[in-house]
Amino acid sequence: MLQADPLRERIVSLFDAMSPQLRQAARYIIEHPQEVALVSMRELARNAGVQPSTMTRLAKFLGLAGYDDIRANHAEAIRFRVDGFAARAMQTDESEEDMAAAQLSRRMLQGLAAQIARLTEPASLERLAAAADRLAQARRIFVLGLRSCHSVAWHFHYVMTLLGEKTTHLDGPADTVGDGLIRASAEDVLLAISINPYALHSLELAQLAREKGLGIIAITDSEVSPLVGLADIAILCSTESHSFFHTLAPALAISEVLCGLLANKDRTAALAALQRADRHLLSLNTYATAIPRRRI
Amino acid sequence: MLQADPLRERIVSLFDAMSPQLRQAARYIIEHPQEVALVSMRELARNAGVQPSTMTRLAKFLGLAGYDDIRANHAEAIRFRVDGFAARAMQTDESEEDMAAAQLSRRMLQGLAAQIARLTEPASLERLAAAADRLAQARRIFVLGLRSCHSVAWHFHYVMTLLGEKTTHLDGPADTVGDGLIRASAEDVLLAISINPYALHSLELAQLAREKGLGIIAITDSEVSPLVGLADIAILCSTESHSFFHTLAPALAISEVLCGLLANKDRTAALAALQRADRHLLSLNTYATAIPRRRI
DNA sequence: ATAAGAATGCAACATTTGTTTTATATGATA
DNA sequence: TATCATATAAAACAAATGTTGCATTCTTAT
Repeated sequence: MLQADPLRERIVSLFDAMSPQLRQAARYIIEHPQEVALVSMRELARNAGVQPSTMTRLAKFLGLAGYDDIRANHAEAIRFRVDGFAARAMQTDESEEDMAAAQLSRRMLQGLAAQIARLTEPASLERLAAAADRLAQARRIFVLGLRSCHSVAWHFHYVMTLLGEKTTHLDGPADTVGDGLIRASAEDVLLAISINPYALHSLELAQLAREKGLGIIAITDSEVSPLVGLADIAILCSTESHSFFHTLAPALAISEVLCGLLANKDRTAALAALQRADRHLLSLNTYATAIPRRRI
Repeated sequence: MLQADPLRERIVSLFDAMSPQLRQAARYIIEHPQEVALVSMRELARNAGVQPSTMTRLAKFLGLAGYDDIRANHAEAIRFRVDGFAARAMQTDESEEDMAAAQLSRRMLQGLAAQIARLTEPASLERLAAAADRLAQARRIFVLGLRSCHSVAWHFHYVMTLLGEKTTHLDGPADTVGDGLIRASAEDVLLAISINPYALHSLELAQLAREKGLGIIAITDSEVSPLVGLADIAILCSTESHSFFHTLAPALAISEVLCGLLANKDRTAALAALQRADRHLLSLNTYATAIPRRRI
C-alpha cells in the first residue's frame, strides 16, 4: 500500500465518472486487489456481482486494451510486494510520538484480534449455537444493553430489524427503558448485554424478565457476572484492552455471530427479507447512490 | 516461507524419485513459487523449459488430481502472506446449504479477528495516529454515525464522555440529527462513520460540515467511499463477513483505538477524569455492587 | 410523452487453458 | 544386440477464458 500504484489511483480518480456497474466492479477490485491476479476474470466478476463483460468494459474505460492489463498490473504488484517484503518492514522513520501512537494502536488491535479469535474455542461455539437456537424459537426477542453496552444491543436490534420484526429494543427516554417488557411473556426471550461495571438497571430488568418467565440469553464478561445466575445461556467475552477503557469489540462480534446464525437458520427467508428491506430503504432514498451534489 | 507448506515439503521429499523432466518442473516451481499462481500453466512450463504435459504429470505424481491443485495451493500461500488468515476464511464455498452452526461461527470469528489484525498495517497505523492528533487539537468533536454505524458513533461518544465534555453526538428524534452542528465552526472536527450502503443523510451532513469549515475525520470502508473525498483523514475498515450482513467490529475497533490514543495524550488527566466519572456514577447508584435482590 | 442516448444483460465467438492420447525416443537388461 | 518398459514430445481434445455484438432496459432531455 505504500508504494505508488498508478492503476489503483486511476481507478479511484475516475470512480465518480463511472456507471453503477462499473463502480461495483471497480470497488471490488480496489478492495480485493490480490484476487484479481489469483482468479479468473469470470470468477472475479461473479464475486463482484457483475457481468464478465463489465470487467472488460472497466478496462477499456480506464484506457487499457483489455482486462489482461488489469490482471498484469495486479500480478506485478504481488510480485513486487512479495519480493520487497523485507525492505518494507525495515522502514520505521517515524517521529517519537507517532511511533508511540503506532505502537499503542498495534498492541490494542492485536489484542482485540486475539480476543475475538479466542471466541472460537469449542465451549464458546457451543454456547453460541445454543443461544441461536433459543433465540430462533422465541416468539419475540427483547434486547437490552445500557450505557456502554448500548452499542451492542442496538446493533443486534438493527440487524435483526432487517430480517423481520421479531426484536424489541429496550430503550427510550424519560425512564421508559423497561416499558417494552409490559406485554412480554414466557414465550419470549431477553437478550441482555452487560459488562463490568454492571448497570443496575440492566440487572433489575433481567430480574423482572426472569420473574415473568422469559428465557434469558446473556452476553457478559465473566463467569461470575451477576447475569450468569439469571441467564439460561451466558456467552462470555473478554473486555480487557491495552488502554484505559474496556473493549466492546468481542461483544459486538458475538452479537454479529448470533445474527449470522439466526439468518442462517432459513437462508432463503433471510435473503427475501433483506431484499424487501433494501427495496423499502431504496424507495425512501435512504442511501446514496452517488456523492451528493451540493444541497440546494 | 515461515508457515508450513505441506505441498512444498512433499515436492522436496519426492524429488529424488522423479524423472529428469519432472525434476526440472519441480525445481522451477520450488524456486519460483509466486509465479505458479500468477501465470498460466503453459507459460510456467515454457519458463521452466518443459512441456505443458509435464506439469500435469507432476501434479499426478504428487498424488493430486491435476495441476489446478498446485496452483490453488500457491494462490492460497500468496493470500496468506498478503493478509493473514483473512482470505483463507474468505473462500465462499456456499455449497453446504446449512452449515453447522459451530463452523459458521468459527469462520465468522476468524474472519473478524483477521480483519482487525490487518488494521495493524503501517498505513492504517499512520492514519490512526494522524486522526488522533487532529481530534486532540479540535475544540469540539461532533460524532456522526447513522443506521448501522450508530453503534460505533455512540460508543465513541460514550467513552469520550467519560473523559470530558468534548464530544457532541449528532443524533436525535424528529429529524434533529444535524442540529448539533448549528454552532459548529472551523475550530471543530467532525468524526463521521459510514459504510456501504452510505446513508444519504450522513453524507449531506458531512458536506454541510465541510462547508462550515470543520475538519473531517472519516471511518469508512473503501478508498472509493464518498466520505473519502470529503474527509481530511479517512481510516479504512473492511466490513465483509461470512454472513448476510456487514460487520462493524473492525470499525468499532478503530473507534476504540482512537479513544485509547486520545486518552494516552494526557494519561494523568484521563485517569483523573475517569475517577471523577466513577464517583459521579457511584453517587447515582448506576452500577450494581452486588446481585440485585428481588425488587420490592 | 417521446425520442435519443447510455447502460446493462445475454449469448455467441475465437482463443487459450489444462488434460489426455498417441507416437517417438531413451535406456536398462538379458 | 534385441527387447521391453519407461520417459518424453507432439498433437488432439474438451472446457474455460476474455471479448464482442446485439437486444433490452433504464435515463435524461426536449
